[in-house]
Amino acid sequence: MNKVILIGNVGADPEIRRTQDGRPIANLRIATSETWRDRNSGERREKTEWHTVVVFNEGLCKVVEQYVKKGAKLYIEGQLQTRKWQDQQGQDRYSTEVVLQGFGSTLTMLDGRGEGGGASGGRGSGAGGNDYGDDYGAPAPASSPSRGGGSGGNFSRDLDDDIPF
Amino acid sequence: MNKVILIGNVGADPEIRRTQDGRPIANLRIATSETWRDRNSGERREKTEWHTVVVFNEGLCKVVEQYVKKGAKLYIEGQLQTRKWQDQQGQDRYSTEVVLQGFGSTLTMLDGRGEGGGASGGRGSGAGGNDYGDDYGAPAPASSPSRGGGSGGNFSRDLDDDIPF
Amino acid sequence: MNKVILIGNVGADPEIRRTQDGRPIANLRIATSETWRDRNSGERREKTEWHTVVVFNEGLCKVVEQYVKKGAKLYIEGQLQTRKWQDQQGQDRYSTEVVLQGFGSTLTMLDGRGEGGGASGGRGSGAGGNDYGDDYGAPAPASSPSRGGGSGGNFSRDLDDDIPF
Amino acid sequence: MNKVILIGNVGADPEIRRTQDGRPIANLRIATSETWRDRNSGERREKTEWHTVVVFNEGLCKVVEQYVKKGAKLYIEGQLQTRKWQDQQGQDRYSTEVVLQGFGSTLTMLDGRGEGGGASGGRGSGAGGNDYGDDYGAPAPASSPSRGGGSGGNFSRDLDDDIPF
DNA sequence: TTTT
DNA sequence: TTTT
Repeated sequence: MNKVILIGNVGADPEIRRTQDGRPIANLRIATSETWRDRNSGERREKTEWHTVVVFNEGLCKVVEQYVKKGAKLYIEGQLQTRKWQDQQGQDRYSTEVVLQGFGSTLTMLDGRGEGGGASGGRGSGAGGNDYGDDYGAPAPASSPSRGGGSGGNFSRDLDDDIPF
Repeated sequence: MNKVILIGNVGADPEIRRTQDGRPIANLRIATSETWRDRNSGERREKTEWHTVVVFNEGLCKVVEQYVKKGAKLYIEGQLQTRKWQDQQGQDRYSTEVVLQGFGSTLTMLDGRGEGGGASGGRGSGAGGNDYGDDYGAPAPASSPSRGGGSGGNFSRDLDDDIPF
Repeated sequence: MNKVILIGNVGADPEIRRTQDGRPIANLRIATSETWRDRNSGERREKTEWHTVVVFNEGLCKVVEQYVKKGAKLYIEGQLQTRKWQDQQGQDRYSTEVVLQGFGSTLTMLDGRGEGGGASGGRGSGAGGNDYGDDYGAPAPASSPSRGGGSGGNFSRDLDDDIPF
Repeated sequence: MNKVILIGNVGADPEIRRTQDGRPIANLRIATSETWRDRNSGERREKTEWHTVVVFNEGLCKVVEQYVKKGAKLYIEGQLQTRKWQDQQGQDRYSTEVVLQGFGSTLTMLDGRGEGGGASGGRGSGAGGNDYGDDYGAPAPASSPSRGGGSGGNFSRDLDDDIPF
């Protein structure tokens, strides 16, 4: 288990790079902030934390490319990853990033910008990174009749096979 | 581990009850929705799920009482809990709720309503349920010098003892 | 956002049903427990919460079918869903379940049972529900050179298209 | 929202430091690993990610001090934090850590080591970081009668005031 | 560098 | 440097 969940604002328009074979990679800077009140002075104080988010997931990259701009509020779910690199002096350096890459990765816009724009849903919404023109059938139709009810329904979803998360 | 995370909208103004000893308990109905596009018709479809949220945590109840209204967008973190009760025929019935009660429970307003009203932070923001006039010192000042740096700072926080989450 | 995370033990061997078109659906009962010490008596006390988990995701169903037995310790990530049904008196009844169905759903064995059996990983491990004989290339190879380093790598993953989570 | 959830193994015995005023700070290295099967060769492959975890929370530090050893399997919930420091050349360097500091921070042992040792619970278990000799009353006793039942119970918990998470 |  |  290696999961990061962020809700925050994008500090600058995303950078989109492409690999040699044309695959997009998006880089985002996300700010999360917390506020508290000083115990002594009673003043409100704030601390902002900045996160680097790297989106390898192609579908999510498309969402980023089309909809995410500086200032957008995002819900992000990814993994922590530290990569090693060498600086100009040849010294080892490490950078830790929140990586969105397939399994368990999500990006949802929370401020209603973007196409159609809803945001309260986890799975969906127009700009939510989960809606690439696919249909994943009727949502969760039913469950075990043995536990008391349920029609049985049609269970037409095929999430394993054809949904590109 | 028993954790529920919801981001959704409040369906009606919260009900606040009080126990005999005056402790508040808030009940909320929260809608989360997901949208998707029908594979055949290409139409956008939506499914909404409704959740019952019960807030036992006193600080969070105050936030609910003061700031949460019908339509508010909330971030909720709590636990799943099923309680048994008898209906009028004396039959056992079960209700499953998302309970906010201390440890790991959170409620944050995401739409900037309420006092001061920020929302992007996890720990804080005016109406965020984490800001009861307390000060929890300077945020996380530093870390192990042995891993390369850090001033050591003053580590003045006393989160274990005096912060009422 | 509608997410449930559970770590707990399976109360009985899973039930696997099949839909008319042959799709499997697994039902699990999971216990999460918490302990605490009584403030007055100093005694240790415990409370167990039982959850019904319904696995629609076909790949995860296979994992359940092959590896999950009574007593297994599982990590579960799914969505809360309440369905309505009628009891024998024709009254409306509601059951709330944790549904594993595609996006953001996970099931990982935490006790090293099952094929090869690892458990500490988030994405994988032999019986972890994320390992259906696929290769998703080299893991997250690199990131934006503009932020200081990184070879660029080969970015050979194709998680959007061919990984059946 | 700034949350990190890790389940992994401790790479070395924790380091415990103390601030000038005697407050403990624990440093942990945690490995999370994922495995997958190579698409071409069919070989099992593995990637391990290492995380630095800094525990400021005093109660959790005690748990670490007493129970956490090299090899322990832990559940960690904390926040991402990047701190800036200067290396010996005076250059700015950054380190990103998972910080456990009050609100929403958790550490639970998952391998049944430690006093009493359970692990499946989220809130508790003997060595689970949530059990400092406190009583938080009867667990979540009830909910809104208006939604169909529940005795009302005694609501004796006082989580806001006296539980030192 | 964001947002409230 | 862990674990499976």
